[in-house]
Amino acid sequence: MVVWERPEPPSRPVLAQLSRERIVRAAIGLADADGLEAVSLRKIAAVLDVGPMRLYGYIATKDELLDLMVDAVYAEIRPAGDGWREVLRSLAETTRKAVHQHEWLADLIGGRPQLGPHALARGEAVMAALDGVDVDAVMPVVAAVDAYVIGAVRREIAERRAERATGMDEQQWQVAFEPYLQRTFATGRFPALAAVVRDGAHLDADQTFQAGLAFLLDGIEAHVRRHADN
Amino acid sequence: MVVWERPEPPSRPVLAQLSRERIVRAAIGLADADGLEAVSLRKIAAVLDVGPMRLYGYIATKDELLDLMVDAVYAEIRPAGDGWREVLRSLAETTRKAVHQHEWLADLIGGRPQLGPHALARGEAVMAALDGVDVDAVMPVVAAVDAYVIGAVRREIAERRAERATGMDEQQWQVAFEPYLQRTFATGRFPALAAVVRDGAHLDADQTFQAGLAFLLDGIEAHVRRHADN
DNA sequence: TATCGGAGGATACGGCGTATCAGGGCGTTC
DNA sequence: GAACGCCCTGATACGCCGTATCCTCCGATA
Repeated sequence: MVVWERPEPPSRPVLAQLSRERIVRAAIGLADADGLEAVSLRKIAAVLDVGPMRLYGYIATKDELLDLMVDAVYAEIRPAGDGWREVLRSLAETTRKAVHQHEWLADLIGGRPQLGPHALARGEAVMAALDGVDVDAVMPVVAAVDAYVIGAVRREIAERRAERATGMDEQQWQVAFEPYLQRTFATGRFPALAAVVRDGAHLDADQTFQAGLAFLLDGIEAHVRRHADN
Repeated sequence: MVVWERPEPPSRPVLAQLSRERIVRAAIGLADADGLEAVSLRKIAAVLDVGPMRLYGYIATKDELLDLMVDAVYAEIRPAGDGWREVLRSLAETTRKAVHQHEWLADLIGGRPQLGPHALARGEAVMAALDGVDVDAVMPVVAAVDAYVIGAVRREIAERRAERATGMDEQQWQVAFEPYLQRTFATGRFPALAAVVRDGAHLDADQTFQAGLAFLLDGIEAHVRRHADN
């Protein structure tokens, strides 16, 4: 269990006083630069020029630090615009943008309940912007949009990484991967799948995200309308 | 990059011959019992009564093993029923059921492109069942359903774990968590959020999942109809 | 100035993924 | 049937991780 509120240890007058915030910022810096697996308490401590065990005066556990990192990013996520549809659309879009800026977020998002101050503030902003909507509908609706966004950005980042991994190493992609799929399709075991891949439209990442989001919002719209009619 | 096809090392006549499959089954057993963080190559090797390094004759890396674990579970996921809506609904439902049976899957699903044989077979089954649908629409539609399911089950499992963690330790929940939220709401900083939590309907996990899925399928239905009209 | 408390850092422990290497059992070849 | 050589196998080891423990030293207090 995360302790969201933790009194800062009383400060002696030291330059560059350590703090939860500085620790979290350092961790985010490492994660942005080299991915989540580059985040270790030892490396964070080194960046802050401090012994590893110092950090335990500010955080209880590495998992807590990860929660704090996620919460820090939630500070960037706010809906904008007028009307419930635009609010939800912009909520989804800014979330996606935050994940693009912090790819490691794709590994963490949705993995734990988010109850930190910034996540709650995001929730408040969303609820405030949706105050016209039926109070019984708003929670499932927001949950649905959140769920879609979480899954969509995870898949998107997963694909991006795979492309990058093989792109950095064009050789590997050529020699290991493409032939595998071609061989697999050539076996004829997956005719319907092969047909869709061959004949279907290929949307890029933006279009795919927006198409799925549009489906969801259309469905929500039908529900909202139905309710407004009663 | 995962090597999905790997020739089994030629077998000497040994009882209980090692194999990728036995390794993956052992890993899944450990993960089912004690969670993903209980899966280590050393423990798997111990279960199989083998030295840790033996495993490297069958898998290249631990990440590859995790991919194989996920792919193995994909073997259980198949859509059923008639009509695109029922196909997609059952696809979502069986995926959710698989995650319930293997909670660790919530940590991995969507985290990497799934191109293993069972994932492809699932794709084939889905595409075959949707063969009436516009070939250009089917990929975005399936992607949207997958994204929703991934996000929804992650959130669901995350909540379940949090409840379990505090439930096992009723004390902690009482002394650490509930008061935090109450205090937080009592500050009045989140009035709209507090109002929704106070006044809104509270759906259980099943209802929440199905409500969100219904939104999405309704939106897809509108799209499919619109297209059929042209 | 003497005492005390607590913060800070060094050290250590157990576990991890995996590289390396020596040894030995087996199939192969003369 | 004997010698050879290869590869499978297990042992050992390395570097990293999260974090428990403990000791030291410093600053505040009496």
